[in-house]
Amino acid sequence: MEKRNILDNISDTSLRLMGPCFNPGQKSFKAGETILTYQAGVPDSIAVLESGSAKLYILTEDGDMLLMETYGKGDIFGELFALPLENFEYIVTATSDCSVMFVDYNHIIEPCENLCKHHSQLISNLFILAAQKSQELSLHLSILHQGTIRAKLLTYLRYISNGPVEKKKDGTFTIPISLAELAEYLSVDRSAMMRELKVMRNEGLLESNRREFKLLS
Amino acid sequence: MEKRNILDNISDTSLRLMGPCFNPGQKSFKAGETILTYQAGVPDSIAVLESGSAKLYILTEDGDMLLMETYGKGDIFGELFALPLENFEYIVTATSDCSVMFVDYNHIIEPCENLCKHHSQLISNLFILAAQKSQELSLHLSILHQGTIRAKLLTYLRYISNGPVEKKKDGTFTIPISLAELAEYLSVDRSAMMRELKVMRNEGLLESNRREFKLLS
DNA sequence: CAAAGTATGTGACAAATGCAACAAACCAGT
DNA sequence: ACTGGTTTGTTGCATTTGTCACATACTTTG
Repeated sequence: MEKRNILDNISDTSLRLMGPCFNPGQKSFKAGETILTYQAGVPDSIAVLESGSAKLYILTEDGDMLLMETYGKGDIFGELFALPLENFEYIVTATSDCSVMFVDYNHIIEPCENLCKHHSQLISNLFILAAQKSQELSLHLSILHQGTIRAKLLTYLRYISNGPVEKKKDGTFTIPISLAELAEYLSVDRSAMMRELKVMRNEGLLESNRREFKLLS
Repeated sequence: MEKRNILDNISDTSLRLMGPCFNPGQKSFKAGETILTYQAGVPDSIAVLESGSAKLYILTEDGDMLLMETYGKGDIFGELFALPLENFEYIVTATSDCSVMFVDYNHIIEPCENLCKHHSQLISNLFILAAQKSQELSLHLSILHQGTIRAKLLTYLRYISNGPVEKKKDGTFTIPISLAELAEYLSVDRSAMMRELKVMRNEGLLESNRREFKLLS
């Protein structure tokens, strides 16, 4: 499925007309800045990343920092999608300079007075974006449900190699994140992951060098 | 946040009028029957559980069966929210007799000709339902991200005890699933979980008997 | 009430994983 | 091409977890 953008099929003109309904705000952030934190409570706005990249981290009470999600252009985030747990802190941080659009939450769920075609198109786009987020979360869950590091790695690598990543003629492909980030994503210790990769290479399951992989089996 | 239903704020009359747009179909299933399976491809409909309960399982190539999601009244599911992985099979099974409403996908993402207020209300409701699904998935991910069985248990139990579950005066509460299902949800071995529970009882972190818990720390 | 089935609880042992500390390879800026 | 910083790769050891096999407690059904 093609990746959708929140403004698909909405002209600049209608966007200006819709302005008062959605009260969209725009804000820029430098790399490293905090875009928002989630507090238990009623969410008041939805954020859409227009450019740049960002990450959602959970801080547990023991001080552990867990990488939950990674955002790129077009992704949506906000408390509406996360249900913050008590005892935990949720922080969205800019990993590069980025621009974020905030859409007022109440104006989405409550019907608009001056009902317009593009208003409803925007909600429909939001629905697709929310569904895409579910897909990503569900993929991540499928991977974390795997019992062993090996199964997690294979599930991830097969997904990537079937996916949008460019692949050489011989089947070699490069994963889009660093190996340290991969370990975080799989929720395993990095050195344990490296060890398992080595065993898998020895068993002839795959070839790998840094971020380059080739599945053999 | 209150749990939303797909038909909130939509009268029966408008629902009948909207019929041709969404082409909603209704189907009943007996406990144990398969409601649908996900095939890699373009999803063509969204399912809404109107009554009863169902579960989404993944079958891996090794024959393992993983419980991914549990559905109750009002929950939505379908391939649109799951992104099926190759090598895996996705099966939604009725765990009790249930009734399912299927909504045509294309009519949701493409603007309706006879644009009506309730049509847009329905899409808005779908958006909220999708956001709720993200919340549940995100909660599950937060739990699976925890490194140890103990951390998973505490995160889950604290969430439940702060949540909608009824709680006795002394703080005792009963989890809504069996211990075997809990182990599946936490993605840990059941006996290992029982062992950890015993250690935690000995350390005075909690009291527990079967499905009854009381957090102490 | 008896029987059969399911859910919960326990323990010994092996295997997988996390932890810590470090080495080597790579990269970016001067 | 040197330097400092980051990423990748490696290993020994302690701990956690899964596996298996079984005991006990509840629940349902005839």
